Amino acid sequence: MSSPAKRLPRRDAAANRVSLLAAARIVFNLDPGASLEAVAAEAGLSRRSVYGHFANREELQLELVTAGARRVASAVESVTHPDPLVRLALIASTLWREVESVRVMAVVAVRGPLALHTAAALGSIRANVRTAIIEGQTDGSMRGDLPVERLARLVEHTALVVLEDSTAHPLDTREGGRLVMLMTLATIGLGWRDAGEFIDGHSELNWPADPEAAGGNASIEDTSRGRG
Amino acid sequence: MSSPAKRLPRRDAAANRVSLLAAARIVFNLDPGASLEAVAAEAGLSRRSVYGHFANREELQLELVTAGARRVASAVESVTHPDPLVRLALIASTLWREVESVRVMAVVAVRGPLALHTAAALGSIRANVRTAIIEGQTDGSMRGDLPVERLARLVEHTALVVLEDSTAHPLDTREGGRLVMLMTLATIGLGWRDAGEFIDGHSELNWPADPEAAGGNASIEDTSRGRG
DNA sequence: CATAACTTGCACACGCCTGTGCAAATTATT
DNA sequence: AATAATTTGCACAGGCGTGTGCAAGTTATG
Repeated sequence: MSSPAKRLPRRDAAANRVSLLAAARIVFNLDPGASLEAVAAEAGLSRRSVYGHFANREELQLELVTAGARRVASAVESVTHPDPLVRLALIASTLWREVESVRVMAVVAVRGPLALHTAAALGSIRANVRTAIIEGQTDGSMRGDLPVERLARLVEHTALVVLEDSTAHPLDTREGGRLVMLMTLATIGLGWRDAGEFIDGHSELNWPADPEAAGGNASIEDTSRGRG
Repeated sequence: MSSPAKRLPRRDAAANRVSLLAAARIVFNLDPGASLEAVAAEAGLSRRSVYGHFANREELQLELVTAGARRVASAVESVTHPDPLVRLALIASTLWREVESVRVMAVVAVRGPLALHTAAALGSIRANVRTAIIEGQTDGSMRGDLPVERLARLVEHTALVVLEDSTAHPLDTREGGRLVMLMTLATIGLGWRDAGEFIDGHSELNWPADPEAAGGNASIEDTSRGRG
């Protein structure tokens, strides 16, 4: 093979590619319609160089979304637990850990040809939620006044609401995880005390395994307000 | 003042103006970035004629949003009830009746200079929700594990979730109103049975005063699924 | 250090949207 | 029927975004 001295691709190029994806994650999260100029700027590169890594705008977004989708889907798929209530809570808190990916998918996918890809990824999650709900309704642990379909959508949206709200008004990892679970359980039909006790009563749901979190505490954030 | 025969403005012009606003409501609800061409088409007019009624794109959206804001704000402000739980439920169901306006505001206001106007309108509603929550937390009828601010936002978002979901998957007026109330009560801390009974137990909350709705029914939609 | 790999800046063509002017056609009103 | 009020179509300037070509730079790498 007398190929005239081929050289390996430069390592910083790959790094820049990553920078671009990271920048896209940030920028498109704020505004899905943002220009490539904005993305490039965020990455500290020129608009022109974007086209050295991605054929066009759509391919960049596609890469971004599919990567996130893979992450989220695989994380959720690994959730298994006999009790559907616990399972749902686990799915919720899993999503919490993947917020960034989830938000990107949600924001970018609204309209356009990306909807297909995201829908596919989300489909996997939806299936899990759906079956958990069916089991829960059957054994009476979840509300029976709404059909599965609607309840599943409400659960999904409720989780997203917490996720969104937490980006505008930050929560640390443990607080956030707990809040998503609390809201999911609320949507599914539990009263707030039941929900709190349910979470506290299941070690699987106290995943942070915090050093100084020995005692079960009832309030997420300091309410600074006595409660009867 | 010998004005040389002035004529009154034509009546169809005013009608067209209304058509344009109606069209804008529909089009911008699907896509806030839609072109005036699209709006005009929806109204059955030419793009050019839009400028005969509105100075520019922004003024059209502004008019649209402020009109909706007025509607919603005044409707919500008229809600008064000693029990904060009932008050919250009433606000929720009031919003339900104003879905269209609410959605327009939400969709158009995302970014851009309109955010100010919508924020102002929504501020009035937020105040009502906030004080209801404070009262509720104080008398122990609402969950005490979250600070007012966050809980208020969650309530707000939860209502919007139901509103959104109902447009994709329709509910009739009564079902929708009940569902928003149910979800609001769930967010505020009630278990699903408590929430259902609470609504059934308060005539103020069964506002449709339906002819043949004599008996209190527990399920919103037919779940076609026995529940324990 | 030589050089291939990458980045950059500039140019351009293109598309889509806004906002405006103006003459011609319509249409409600008197 | 006369005529003022509207609408329309077309043209134009301008803005902003994409995607591409190319020459000139910079930088990693062998």
